[in-house]
Amino acid sequence: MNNDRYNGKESFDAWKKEWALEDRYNFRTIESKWQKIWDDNQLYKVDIDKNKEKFYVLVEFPYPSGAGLHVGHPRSYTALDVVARKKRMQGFNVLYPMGFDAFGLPAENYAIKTGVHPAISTKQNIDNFVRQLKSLGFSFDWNRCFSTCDPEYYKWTQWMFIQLFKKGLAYKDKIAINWCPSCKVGLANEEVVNGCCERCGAQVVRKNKEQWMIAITKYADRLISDLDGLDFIDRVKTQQINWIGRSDGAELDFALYADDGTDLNKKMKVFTTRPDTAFGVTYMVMAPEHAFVQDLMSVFKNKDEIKDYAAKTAQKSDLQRTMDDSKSGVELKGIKAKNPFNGQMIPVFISDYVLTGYGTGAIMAVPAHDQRDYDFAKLFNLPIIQVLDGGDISEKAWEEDDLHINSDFLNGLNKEDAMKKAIDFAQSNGFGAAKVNYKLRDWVFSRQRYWGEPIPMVYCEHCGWQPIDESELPLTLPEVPDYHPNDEGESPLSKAGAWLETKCPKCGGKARRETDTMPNWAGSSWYFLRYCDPHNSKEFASKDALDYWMNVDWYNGGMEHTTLHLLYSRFWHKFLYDCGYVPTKEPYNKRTSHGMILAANGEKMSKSRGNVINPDDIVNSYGADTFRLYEMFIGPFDQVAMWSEESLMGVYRFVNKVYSLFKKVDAQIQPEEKDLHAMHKCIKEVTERIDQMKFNTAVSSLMTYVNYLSDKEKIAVELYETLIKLMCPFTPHLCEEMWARLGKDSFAVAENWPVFNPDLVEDNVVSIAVQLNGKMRGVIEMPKDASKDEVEKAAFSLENVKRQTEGKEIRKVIVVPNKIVNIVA
RNA sequence: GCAGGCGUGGUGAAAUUGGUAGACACGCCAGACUUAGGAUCUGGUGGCGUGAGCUGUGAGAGUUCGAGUCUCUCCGCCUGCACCA
Repeated sequence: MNNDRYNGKESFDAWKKEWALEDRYNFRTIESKWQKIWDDNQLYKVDIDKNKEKFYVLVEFPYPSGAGLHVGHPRSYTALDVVARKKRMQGFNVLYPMGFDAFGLPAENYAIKTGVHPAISTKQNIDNFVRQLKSLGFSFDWNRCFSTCDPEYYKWTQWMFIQLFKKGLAYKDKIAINWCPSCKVGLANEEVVNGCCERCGAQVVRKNKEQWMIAITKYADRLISDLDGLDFIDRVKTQQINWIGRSDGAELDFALYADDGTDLNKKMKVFTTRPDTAFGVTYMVMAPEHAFVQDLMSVFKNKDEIKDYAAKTAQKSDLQRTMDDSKSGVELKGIKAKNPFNGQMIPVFISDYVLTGYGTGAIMAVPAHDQRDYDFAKLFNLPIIQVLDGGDISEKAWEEDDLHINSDFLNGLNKEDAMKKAIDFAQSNGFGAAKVNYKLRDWVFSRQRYWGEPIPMVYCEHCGWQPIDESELPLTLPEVPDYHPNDEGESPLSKAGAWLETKCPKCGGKARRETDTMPNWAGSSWYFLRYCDPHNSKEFASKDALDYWMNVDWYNGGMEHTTLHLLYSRFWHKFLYDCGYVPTKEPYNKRTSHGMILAANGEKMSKSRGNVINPDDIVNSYGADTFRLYEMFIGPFDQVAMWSEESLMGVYRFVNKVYSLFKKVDAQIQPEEKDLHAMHKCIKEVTERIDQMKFNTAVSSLMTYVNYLSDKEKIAVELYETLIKLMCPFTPHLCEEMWARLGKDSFAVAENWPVFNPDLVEDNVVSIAVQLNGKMRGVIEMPKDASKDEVEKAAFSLENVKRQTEGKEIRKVIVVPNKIVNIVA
């Protein structure tokens, strides 16, 4: 063991003399000393060890912003550091890695403003983050750290994109994107705030652009059904299920005819979840953007009105379209649709309440049983036919279920049977079939940005889009003269000159590189796999490493990532699984989520409000251990919490108390039975509460135990040693120091986690509450497991009980062993 | 509107899942001590009442020997999605 441990003194004894004199807890010297020693001894470095059970603990890696660490980051990192440290002490081989999600807009905006290359500012920010994270004493294995913007990393992100393309899951499509006419740039949904550009405030419009898309919808069903076996907190599961939005129904064809009866040879396809209500259809609606509106224009008698309405709708932003729930629309005069169930000819409308992106962009309207259709029907004086019994449709639509009426062969059937029969009827007559629809859309994967992974594709006049040869990976970002998009809103890479020109990998002819880059979510979709084998240059990770480390056993992160990162990475993982590159079909066994930390007044912390707490200041004033412990004590882990410097002080006092308690430790004495009871109770509670992520009450248990110990004149060594081990995951520096002062030459952080003895957890005297008619009247002390008779006798001997039951008839006495007596009089 | 969650002292919150409501802290009050410190230590602290006691977990009802916990109705707050056919 090296002499550093004793502050340069030759022996433990010499060192002991020195600290025996100091009275105050000097966290500054203690914390930096132990951080260095742990680092020198590579204490948190892990390797595959097949003799040990592994445990993979993961927190979402941060975006290294220029503002540095926020007090919210350590909440998640400390919590899982506690979990990781405890698991390590329990004998698991623990992987707890950290890295950086380093591509992104802020660095690019900073580059536009200052001309500093994003790679340079990002590197500086990462260095600052690493310094801050190290100052908090997290047990990350820093040997495994990487950034998504490292070419050795994004080489594999690009490689995976090529695999997606080869399997037909990556494709180019012309879709409407958010476009800022002032910045001349495509915006991600997150960059649109209230329908306006986040940066310049201009109204965002829709613009059609060719974009790379990823067919995540092909995995929609599996993304729902595979949630079943996973230990995710419920709100994460339900949010993902709602976001994917599966609905079961049918697709039906309604043939279109001109007013004079000529068949227009167009089938209007609609999606409905209620094909059984088809006899209540009184009109049809298409989205104004529907292709038929253009195709049939020559047939319409009110062309101008139709064109007008379509143009007005196109101008409306999504927000305006959803905010305004009053109905509007235009009838397509000159055509009718034929209801295939009853042969009736019904009018067709366009209206903006039908969306082009969902289902088929056209609906059959059943105004009696859908409020939106009802409102529309009232506006245009359309007939309303009730086909479900039981409701009153004079004021509003009847949206409950009941038996069918006015429905020919469906009359008298319930929903389930009618659905089946209606779909059978459609199928056997060739105008429809059962169909599943999802709200989930395919993933827009193109960004017109510089600071992202170049998409490794080239366009050849003859061969179309081709992936570059895998031997050319990574395709590194070229230098560009400036980071603005060009006037057409193309990515800054379109200015990369010679870089753009290349050869077609298929025919060898002239080809041009894709200039769009990938979104942030690309690099974060598989980073947990890279941690398993971060320095591998031949594969993204070896099979051996993946077999050993996967799955992630516990993944904690923000709720805001539930429908983006969490869903994307599950999809990405399933794709790799289908290709045989990863051993499991789901990446994360357990997912939890932490609450936000707000400023003292309940507002969000932000630069503009000037209420940001800098973790550096807290570490300097109170030390990392106090900071860590406070964040665990602040409140229930999954709920929002408000920062309070006063509560932080309370925790600081507690940490000092543990430090000074050491003076009472006496090697000469043995623990008494009630001491052991307190100790084992503490072991039980802390152990269980960490597993249940009730970190706040785990800390309370430690405080209760410390209060117990500080009432004693002298403390047996075993009692204090156990305290130090139990606190070690929370306040590792202090505990390592006290461990050394106990004369140990092992590391506290490498000690075995204490195990409680169930026999010693319960005291052998219990206090039993005595109730009279359910009201508390007193407490009796009884030996544990005393008989009912004894307890009853003791209860009746209470003065209180005697007085208040005098002259009354005792009807019943309920005795719950070791808990309560209730006398009913 | 839909989905999920929440409502307990002056404050942050506990409550072994139906069994002594307010653990553990913060704050406050009273006292002790002093190397006057971001001190420390002792006691008290839900409300009303001098007291025995009464009362108390958003409101109201119900089930139960017993409800913060279970059931129903209502009120308020938070988060996500939102004309999804």
